[in-house]
Amino acid sequence: MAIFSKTCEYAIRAVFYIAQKSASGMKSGIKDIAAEIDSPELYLAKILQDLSRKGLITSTKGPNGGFFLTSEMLELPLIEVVKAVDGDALFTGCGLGLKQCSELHPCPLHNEFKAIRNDITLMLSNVSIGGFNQELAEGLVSLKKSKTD
Amino acid sequence: MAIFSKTCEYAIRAVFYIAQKSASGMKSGIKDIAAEIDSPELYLAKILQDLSRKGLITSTKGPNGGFFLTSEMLELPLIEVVKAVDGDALFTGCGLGLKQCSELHPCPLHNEFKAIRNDITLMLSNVSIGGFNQELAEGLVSLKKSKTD
DNA sequence: ATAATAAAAGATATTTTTATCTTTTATAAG
DNA sequence: CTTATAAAAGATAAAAATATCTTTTATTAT
Repeated sequence: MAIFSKTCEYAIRAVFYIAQKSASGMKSGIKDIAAEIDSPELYLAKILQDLSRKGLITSTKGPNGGFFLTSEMLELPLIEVVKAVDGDALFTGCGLGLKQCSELHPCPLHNEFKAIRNDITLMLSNVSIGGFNQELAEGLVSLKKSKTD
Repeated sequence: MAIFSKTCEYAIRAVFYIAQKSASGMKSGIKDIAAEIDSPELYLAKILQDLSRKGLITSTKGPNGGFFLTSEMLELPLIEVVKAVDGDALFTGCGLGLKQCSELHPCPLHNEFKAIRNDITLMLSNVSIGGFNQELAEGLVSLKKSKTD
C-alpha cells in the first residue's frame, strides 16, 4: 500500500501541473494534462471534475477552454486536495482501524500514530499547490510516472 | 484512505492478540481471535495462513491446536508484519506514484516524503510484536473495532 | 446561426480488495 | 483405528477502486 490512493496521486500530480501552467496564465486541456503526468485521460477527467465541483480547481468549456487555478487556489495547502480525494482518514483515523480509538480507549499504537499523523498533516499543510511552480518550470522535479521524460 | 490496508489492520491486531496469549503459553483459535479483534473470521483465517507461510506466526492443527508465537517471533519488529501484508511501497515507494523518483529525478515532494517515510519506518521498527503484551493484559489498550468491549 | 472545441455528466466495464463457502489435511484423545 | 478438532487449501462471491465509453452542455470563432 502506498500512502495515497492512485486517484489521489493523479490528482496531486495534475494539480501541480495545472498550477505551473496557471502561474503563466495558461489553461490546460485534459488531454495535455493526462499526457504530461502520465495518467489515464478519461479517469483523470473524472477526478478533475470532482475537484472542480469542490472548488479546488476551475475550468471553462469550449475553444481555448481548459483547467486552471486562480491565484487564491495556488495558495491553498496541498492537504486540501488530499482531503477532497482521500478523505481525512489519514489525518484523524486510527492506524489499526478501530472506530473508537481515543486517549481514553486507545489502540496499542495510539501515541505512535499520533506523531506520524501529525508529521503528515504538518507537511501537507506547509506545502501549497503552487509552491513547486518554479522547480517544475526549471525541470528540477518531475510529474511523469515513467522514464520517457 | 488509511495508512494500512484493512487486511494489514486485521493482521496487526490479530498478531498483537496472539502475542499476548503466547506470552502466557496459550494458543489461540481462529474463532477466538476473530471475535476478540472484531474481524471476519474466514478472511482472517486467510491472512493468518499467509503470515504462517511467511514464518511470522506458527500454528498446530487438531484438538488443542491454534496459532501462537515463539519467543523469537515475539521479538520481531512490527514492520515485518506490515511488509509481509502490504509490501514495502509505504517504506520505499514515491508518494506521488512515480516509478523512477529518486534524488536525481525527484517528484516535487521527494524530500518531504523521505522524512515521513523515515518516521514511519523508524516507528514500526522500534515496536515489537510482543511489545504491548502487558498493556493488553492490563486492559490499558484495546484491539476491538467497536465499543462493546 | 453554425461548426468546432472542450469540459460535464451519465453509463458501463475491468481490476483489485475484501469476504465467504467448501473440501482437505494434520493432530490429539478416546 | 475412529472420531472430533482445528488449521490449510481451493474455489467462489461481493464490494470498492480504477478505468473507459458515450452523450450532453457550454463556449468560441466563423
